[in-house]
Amino acid sequence: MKEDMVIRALGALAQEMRLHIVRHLISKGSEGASAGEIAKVLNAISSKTSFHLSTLENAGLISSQRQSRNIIYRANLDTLGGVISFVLNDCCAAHPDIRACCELP
Amino acid sequence: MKEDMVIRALGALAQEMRLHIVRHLISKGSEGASAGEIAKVLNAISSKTSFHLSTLENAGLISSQRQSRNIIYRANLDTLGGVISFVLNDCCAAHPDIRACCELP
DNA sequence: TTCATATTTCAACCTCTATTGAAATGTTGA
DNA sequence: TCAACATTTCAATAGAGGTTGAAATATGAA
Repeated sequence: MKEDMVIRALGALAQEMRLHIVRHLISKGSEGASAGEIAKVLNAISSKTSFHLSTLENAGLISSQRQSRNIIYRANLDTLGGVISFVLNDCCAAHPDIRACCELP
Repeated sequence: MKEDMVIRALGALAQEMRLHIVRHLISKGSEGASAGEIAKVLNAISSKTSFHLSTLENAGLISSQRQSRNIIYRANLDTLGGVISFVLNDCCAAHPDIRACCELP
């Protein structure tokens, strides 16, 4: 993954509503969620939601697909994995102490 | 790790020079590097370097310690690990496919 | 003390980001 | 076709972030 893509993705994640959108979409899996559902769950107006969705999509973190009246969004697991891997393994040189922080109980 | 701290750290990492500073400081380990050395390595003027160093320090990603005339900066491994772990395990719900991208068990 | 070095702070400037409400676009069903 | 619904786009505004050069602060050495 290229550095400028990582930087754009990190910038996209560095915002409360967008982080919540990603978390919600991850939890929805391949089913995804419509813009309207996301707006309702996160208690936001439609234009705000649309703005943040397009920021995430431009960063490659989510994808969209129209389904009749709705537009369904899904998380891009490969991009998310690529970003995390870049920070952990490239930028942090896979430092053992940092990797240890990511252990699961 | 609290979400607003994660968001601040992600925002701090989402910038070319700051990402390079973190990478350099990780590579220097406990020895760290002075502001001047960092500026030289990254080919940047002092005020710009200082601005980005303080952004990283405010985000908790690095620490500073004066050593005679120089100020030595070091990466905070625990914060870096906490941020990566938050995105990976909390936000992404420790999704197996995403963990696999990072070659984590 | 005085000078040189290392670093930060400041002010000015410009660009980018976030939020809002209104208007426009696309889609379905009566 | 027309009305409703879902979503995006637009314009306006306010605020945050990045860069620069000059000035201020802190430290060590002659």
